[in-house]
Amino acid sequence: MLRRGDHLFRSGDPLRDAFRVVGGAFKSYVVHLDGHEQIIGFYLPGDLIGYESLDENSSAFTSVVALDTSCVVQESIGTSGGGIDPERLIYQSMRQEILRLTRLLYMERSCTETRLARFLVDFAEAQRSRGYDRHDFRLPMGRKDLARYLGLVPETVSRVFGRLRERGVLSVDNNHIRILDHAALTAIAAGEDI
Amino acid sequence: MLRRGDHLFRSGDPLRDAFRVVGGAFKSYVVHLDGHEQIIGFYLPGDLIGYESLDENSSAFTSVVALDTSCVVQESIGTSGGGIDPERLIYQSMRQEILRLTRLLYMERSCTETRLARFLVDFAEAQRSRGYDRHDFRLPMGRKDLARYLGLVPETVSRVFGRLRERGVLSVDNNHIRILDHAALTAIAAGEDI
DNA sequence: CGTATGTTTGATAGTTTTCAACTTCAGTGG
DNA sequence: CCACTGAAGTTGAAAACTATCAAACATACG
Repeated sequence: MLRRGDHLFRSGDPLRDAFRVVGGAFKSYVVHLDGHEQIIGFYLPGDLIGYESLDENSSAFTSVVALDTSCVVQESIGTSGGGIDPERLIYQSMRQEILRLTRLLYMERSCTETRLARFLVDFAEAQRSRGYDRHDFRLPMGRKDLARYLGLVPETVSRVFGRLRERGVLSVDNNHIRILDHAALTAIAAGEDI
Repeated sequence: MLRRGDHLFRSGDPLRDAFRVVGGAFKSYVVHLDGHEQIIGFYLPGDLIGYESLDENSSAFTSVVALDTSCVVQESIGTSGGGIDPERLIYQSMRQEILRLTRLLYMERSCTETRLARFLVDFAEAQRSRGYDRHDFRLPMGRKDLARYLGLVPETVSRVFGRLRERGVLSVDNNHIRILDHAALTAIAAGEDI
């Protein structure tokens, strides 16, 4: 059980097992030499945290912090997945992370509206797969974190939300989002890049 | 032995072993849904290609193509590293790739000069570690590939080369680069971001 | 209720892309 | 041997986009 701002672990911490998110939300980040924090990803209930952020000597290379009051359960390498080869589980987690980073890198090369639209489409899909409403949800992260994840500044994120609201694509009330025109959102998400 | 433009493998090809680059140079890329090609990385002599780009069912998810007349040797999972645990080798390759992508993502948030300077500093270091001159080398990739790697357009890359030349940091003759002021280059590479 | 924090909005400035023209170079065939 | 051709690279001017700065506004929390 963690409260908003509590770290699940920090970069460099020894880390032997993984965690399964039961409730709440987390962000993972790395701090670069110049002190700037880069957000690598967000974790929601059902997500597995840990294996993909291991360093060679089994210490974490990212830091993970709770965005809300959250709850995790520890999953030993042997107990996860019910009989799945543990080596295979680590392998899959890391592969998943490589694909996710490649995708994130791809997002970085698109205009602001496309980036936010893609994020929202992905988030909506994640909601659906958890059994929640795909078109009505609350974002667990603030504008600043969302901006850092998307490679923008908070003001720009705010403006893009505003434009999507004006066009009737979204209804935005702080962190409460309602997708009014899912087709339009996916169309924007498919928009052009460099 | 491959010639310029030959593919070592393509996305989706079955891939069981890795390749060690003996001579020449390669680029790896993925093609996104919209048809745009994203360059993930470059490989030089000594580099290992393969383990980190495996898909779940042991097929490649990136494509790798020769930039020059190049030569590779196949390395089976058992023969690499001379007695090192093969699982560990795959694990290390993937971890290395995650770190590299995180770094690449970080580069994406910097201005053009910083990006190119970082690339050149890294390339110079790679040259040194191979026993070549750190301050005088030939880039194996064209402006277009370099631009796609850095998330820019070729014109911008050309302009940045021009500015660094004017400032006396580099000497640029097409793909032949000489670093005249290494200290200045590393200073630019450490420059600000968002 | 007041302060601190986070969000929205506006005006401006800076950077990068876009578009177009020009140059260079390698390869080819006359 | 030389002109032709196409690809790659460079350069310039304009446009588009996003960050920055500043201020108003809302929200949460003491």
